[in-house]
Amino acid sequence: MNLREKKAARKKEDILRSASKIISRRGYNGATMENIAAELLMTKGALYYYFANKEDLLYQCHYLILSEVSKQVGEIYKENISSTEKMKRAITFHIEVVINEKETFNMIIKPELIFSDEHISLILQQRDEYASIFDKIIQQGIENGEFAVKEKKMARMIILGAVNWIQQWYSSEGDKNIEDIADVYAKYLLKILT
Amino acid sequence: MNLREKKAARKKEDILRSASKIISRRGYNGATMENIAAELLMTKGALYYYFANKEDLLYQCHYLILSEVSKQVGEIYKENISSTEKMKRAITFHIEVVINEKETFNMIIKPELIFSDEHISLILQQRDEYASIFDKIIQQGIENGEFAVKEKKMARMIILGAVNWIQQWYSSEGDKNIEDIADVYAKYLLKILT
Amino acid sequence: MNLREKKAARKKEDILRSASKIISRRGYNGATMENIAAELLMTKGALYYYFANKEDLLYQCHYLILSEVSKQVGEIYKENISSTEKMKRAITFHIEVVINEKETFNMIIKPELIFSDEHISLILQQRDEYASIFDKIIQQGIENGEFAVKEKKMARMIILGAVNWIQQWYSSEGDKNIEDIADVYAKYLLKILT
Amino acid sequence: MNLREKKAARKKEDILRSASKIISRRGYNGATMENIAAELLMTKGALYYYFANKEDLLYQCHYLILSEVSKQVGEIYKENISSTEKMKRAITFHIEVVINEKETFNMIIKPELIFSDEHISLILQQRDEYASIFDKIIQQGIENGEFAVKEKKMARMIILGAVNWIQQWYSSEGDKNIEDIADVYAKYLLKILT
DNA sequence: GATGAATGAGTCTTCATTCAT
DNA sequence: AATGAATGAAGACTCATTCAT
Repeated sequence: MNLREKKAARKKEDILRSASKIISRRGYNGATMENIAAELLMTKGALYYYFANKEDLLYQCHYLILSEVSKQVGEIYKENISSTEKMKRAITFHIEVVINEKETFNMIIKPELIFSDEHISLILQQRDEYASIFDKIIQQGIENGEFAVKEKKMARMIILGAVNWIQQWYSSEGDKNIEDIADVYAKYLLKILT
Repeated sequence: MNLREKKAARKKEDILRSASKIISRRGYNGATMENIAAELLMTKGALYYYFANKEDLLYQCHYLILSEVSKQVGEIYKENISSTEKMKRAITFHIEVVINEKETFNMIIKPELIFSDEHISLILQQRDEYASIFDKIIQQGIENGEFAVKEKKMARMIILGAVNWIQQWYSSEGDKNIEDIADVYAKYLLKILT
Repeated sequence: MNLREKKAARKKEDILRSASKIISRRGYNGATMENIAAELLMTKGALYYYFANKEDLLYQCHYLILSEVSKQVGEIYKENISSTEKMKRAITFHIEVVINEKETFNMIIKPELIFSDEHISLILQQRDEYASIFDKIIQQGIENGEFAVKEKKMARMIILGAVNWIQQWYSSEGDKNIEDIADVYAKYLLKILT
Repeated sequence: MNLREKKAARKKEDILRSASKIISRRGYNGATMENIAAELLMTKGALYYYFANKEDLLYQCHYLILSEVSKQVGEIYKENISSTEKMKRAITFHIEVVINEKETFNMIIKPELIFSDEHISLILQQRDEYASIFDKIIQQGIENGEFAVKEKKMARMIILGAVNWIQQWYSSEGDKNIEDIADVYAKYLLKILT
């Protein structure tokens, strides 16, 4: 990648981050290409230089964020700590992302309404990859005796579901900070696994 | 209410049920008044005879379904059974609704994007009322020694969050039937309370 | 006309008076058949029993009011008083109507925008008849030496124009009562004729 | 203002002039954005590129024309001629505008039916400014002994009312040219002031 | 690379009108 | 005579997308 390409890549990422914000604030339909461009002090037309169309822009938003998140949870998995501790950290990390990158997580909720078939399958696959890291943590915990669940997948879905739901109520519940929430959630959700 | 009014009320309900289906299938923005009318073999104009505008139609969808659900969970609360059993039944019932009335539950996810301020507060209030029934079951269970949680509200949010999330994956996971899912979820989520 | 017909005729007149009010308040396009019906505690459908369509209703409004006005100015003309006095009274009466029946006079301003060709010619004819009474007063005044104008028609148009324009500003100029306005207008406008 | 901006400004003015024509021909409600666009060989969408909405377009029509007219009558006021001559010229000019720019003058008749409150007050203010120039001419004439009226404002309203009314009948009265009409009107209306 | 301008399909909404009862 | 219900055509407005410059 030469300098020019690097510059373009950075610009693209800037756009994706801004787009995420606006989409989360106004929803997919509420966020117009105009809005997104304005936030970046660009014109609509310029967006089309970098992205083929709105869906493409959206898809790349999704991809960027979920990639980063997957990478980080993958690293938690590789650490040399107990499975309980891994799960606790993964839950905590996930909650932080759900709340702070709320933006993009909204897009994840109903991809069928937004994306076309080709994108959908890519998205679901990427999502599975992310979830599978949690599965691996659980599997490892079972093997070393820390956890004891039969329906592993379902337990994982309960955990992620509970945790994804936080964004539904978080903003309005001003008295708790993220750390406290994460502690309580981890405490209760770990009960499920034991 | 005379015959004519009864007929009109039934018609309104018919419309609301059909509207729910389409909205869940296509999302709020994807569902046009045209679509909804077509599904009912009506014309757009007729829809506007019964509802002031799209938001009004949507709000009444939401209200109808959540009312019914609240009533039923309220009845579970009043039954003469253990708190554990109550919570198990409430979870099971809720899961059934989430899956079968998936339609309307989608509307609940991001009401700010759809409804205007007056409706929003009504919606949130109605939602709180529903959630409070779960709170009462938990409270009762604590008082009679069946449950032992400190952060009651958060426990309830974990439960409802986990359970609401089911709709995200249910359709694609064809091998489990609702009953089985509900059993497993109830089993694991009750662990949180004890 | 038997009793039934009489009753219907009275009802029709009631409708016309109410319609006038609403039309003047909201304009021709702003006044919906619904509005008009509501003011009369009727339903839209009932209006169509009495009038073929909106234009018909409007036309009959116009006809009713202008007939009454013509009749009254015609009577002033026949009185046994000086032409100056006649014109003064005619102007005063006209101003009163313009302000008090403002309602219907608005409809007169731009009939082409409202009525179809058949109605238009009837309306213009009726209007001409009204104006011709003023012409006759002027003619008489010239013949008996009270007035001295060459361009009689144009003088009449100046008078009626000045006077019709009152409705444009009347409501906002709260400090003058109709009588005072009429006096001043008559004083100045009579100067034109002498 | 650079070249591009100048071009855009000219385009906007073009649009306003065309819009005026159509509005006067078909009335505010009769003139659709589609019509206006078609007249300009544009699409509806393009219109919305230049104006926020229909009311905005209308308001700017009004503003443009009334500004120009005010400026010109203001210049008549400043000329070094007798008050009688000034009033004669002002009346003549006003009549020319009423007839030739008939288009826009119609919009002035019932602004309440068209404009929202913010615009209304701006419009009334601009109108007052225009009328006040006539007031100043009258005042000056009184001071230098040419005119002798007590109710100055009302005299001004008679003059402008008479003159505005011309558009009601002008088109149908084909045998007089504007100049002749203006002469007669000026002659008679000046009688009011002396 | 970027912009201003334009397009056109689509969406909500309104309303005069009709008609069975 | 009157009503509730329904229709359908029309209109304002939005927005993703395109393209010449």
